[in-house]
Parts: sequence; structure tokens; C-alpha cells
Amino acid sequence: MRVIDLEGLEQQLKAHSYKLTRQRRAVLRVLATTDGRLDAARICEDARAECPEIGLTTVYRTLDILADIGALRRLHLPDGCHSYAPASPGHRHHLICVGCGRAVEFEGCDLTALVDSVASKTGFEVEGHWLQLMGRCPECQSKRK
Amino acid sequence: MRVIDLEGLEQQLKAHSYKLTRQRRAVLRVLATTDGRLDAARICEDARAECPEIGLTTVYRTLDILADIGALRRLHLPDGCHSYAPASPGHRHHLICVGCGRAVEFEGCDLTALVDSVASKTGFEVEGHWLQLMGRCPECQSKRK
DNA sequence: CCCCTAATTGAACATGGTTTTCATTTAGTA
DNA sequence: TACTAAATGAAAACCATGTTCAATTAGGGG
Ligand SMILES: [Mn+2]
Ligand SMILES: [Mn+2]
Ligand SMILES: [Zn+2]
Ligand SMILES: [Zn+2]
Repeated sequence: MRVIDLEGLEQQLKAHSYKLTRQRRAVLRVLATTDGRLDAARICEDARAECPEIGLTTVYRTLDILADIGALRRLHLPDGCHSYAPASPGHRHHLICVGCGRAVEFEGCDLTALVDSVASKTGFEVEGHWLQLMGRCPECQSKRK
Repeated sequence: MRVIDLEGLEQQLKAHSYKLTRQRRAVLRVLATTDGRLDAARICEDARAECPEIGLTTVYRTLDILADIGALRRLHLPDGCHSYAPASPGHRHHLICVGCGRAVEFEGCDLTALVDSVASKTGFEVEGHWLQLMGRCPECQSKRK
């Protein structure tokens, strides 16, 4: 299980002058110790291990804040729902395992050629992009045989 | 306004042995004559011009079918909602105007280098990808000044 | 260390998009 | 034209997410 920098996350919250509540700590810990994508309901459920009285409302509010300050990336699932994965700073995307939901970040998407070509063909000004790779993680590959 | 091949769409439905109902015809006509993305409610509203008794339920069912047979692409908006745009056969993606919602298709995404690099770094087997460009269409660019 | 207050919280309720149910209608075939 | 499986629509259910508001609490100032 990957463990990302829990203290770093807490510092980020403080740096943006958000209070460090038990509820937020619990959510942070869940995010810091997962190696998959999680949806809000699952995060809430897991967070209750540390903070039993936390409500879904607070989970959503915390996720919003974390996405705002860039500590979290919202992933878009084919069915339209969201899940969340911790995000390193900078421009990254996620590769998601269709078997188990594990999500890993990658960087180095170079779409400039594609973007330039599309822009000149369509007259659009391209402002951003949205990219996700779907695949199968090593564990899920071996399970298959 | 772009007009895509209405008869072709009807043939596709028949080829998959779906019945050609007045409701489905109405939805097809709406899709065939739009130049933007449309959400289900809007499609229903427009379809009532030709088939006043059509219900939202049927619109959703028809959209599902069309997405299944590849005649339609489901677009995912940043807020989590869906809209739909006609899809040419083959591997394409959409470029969406964040101003007015107009959507245009493009092809020729070449992600092989990126995919190979990510696959070898992570051990994942990459099975597919999901790409959308966001930008501003020519009309919306001039409106801005 | 304790106050104070603005920030935060959670239960209940509201919302909006989508799906399910089920009795009725209809397209396409024989 | 008669038949039947497929398709339909109104209503209700569902589910993720947002809003409200009275009660609680984190954390800076005294
Ligand atoms: Mn990128
Ligand atoms: Mn592609
Ligand atoms: Zn996996
Ligand atoms: Zn536009």
C-alpha cells in the first residue's frame, strides 16, 4: 500500500488557512493510505474508523477543498460518477485499472502536436485537455490466468 | 448547421434489429441536425417537435442504444453531467467549446509513444484511453471582445 | 490556560439526472 | 389482417451531490 505524505497534506490545508479538524484528518488519512481510486461514500465509510461521527456532507466539503488546492484529482468514470485520487503537484493524469480500480499517476503527456493540428483545422482555441488511460495492473493481469 | 446522414443512422438501428419507431426517428433527426452537444432533456424537448408524446425515458433508452452501437458518443462535462454528440465510425475524440457547448470531432490522436512509456514504467497493460479537448470556438472567441 | 468567534459540522431536506416498473401500445412479420 | 415480442410513457424509485441551519469546535488573542 502506497503511503503518501500525510503531514504534507495537513500543511497544505493550514497553508490555505483551513482548520485542521478531526474529520479532515480522517479523510486525509484515508486518502494518504489508499492505492486505488475511492468514491465519496467509500471515503466516508473508511474515515469513520478514525472519526465515527463524520458525515457524508463533510466528506464532500473536504474533497472540494482538496481538489481546489490541488491535493486531489477528481477522476471521471464512464458512468458519470466521480472518484478521487491523491495528486502530486503539476500537470499529471491517471492510469486506472479496469479490474481493481487502482489508479497511478503519470506525467509527460505531450499533446502539443495534436493540439496544434486540431486548433488549426477547427479554428478553436484549445484551453485544456482531459486524458485518462484505462488498463490492467500487474496483479490483475496475473489473476486472469 | 451540420446535417449528418439520417438514413445511415436508421440503417444502423435496423442492422442491429431494433424497431424503427416514431420516437426513435425523432431522436435521430435531432441528433442528425445539431452542431452542438445536447443533453438528454434538450434532445427530448427538440424531439417533441416531431413526436409530441415522446417521454424522457424513451430518449434515455434510445441514447443508450445508439451509444452501444457506436453511433453516438457520450461526452463528460467538467461538472459531471453528460451530453451526447453524433459519432463517426472509427477512433475519434471530441473538442468541446466551453463557451457555447459546440462539439467537433477530431481524429488522428497518436498516443502510442505516451502509452508505451507509461506501460513500461508501470507494468500496466494499457487497453484504452479517453481524451477530450476543451477550448473556445471561433464564434465564442470573437464574442469575447 | 481560557475566551471568543468565525469556521466547521451533521441531520434533514432538497435537487437533478437517470433508471425501474408495469400496464398499454405498436412495429414488423407471418 | 392477426399475432407477438419489442417498445413506450407515467409514475415512482434511485442515487450522487448540494443546501440549510442550529449546534459544535479550532485556534488566535488576551
Ligand atoms: Mn496532459
Ligand atoms: Mn484516442
Ligand atoms: Zn488492477
Ligand atoms: Zn463556442
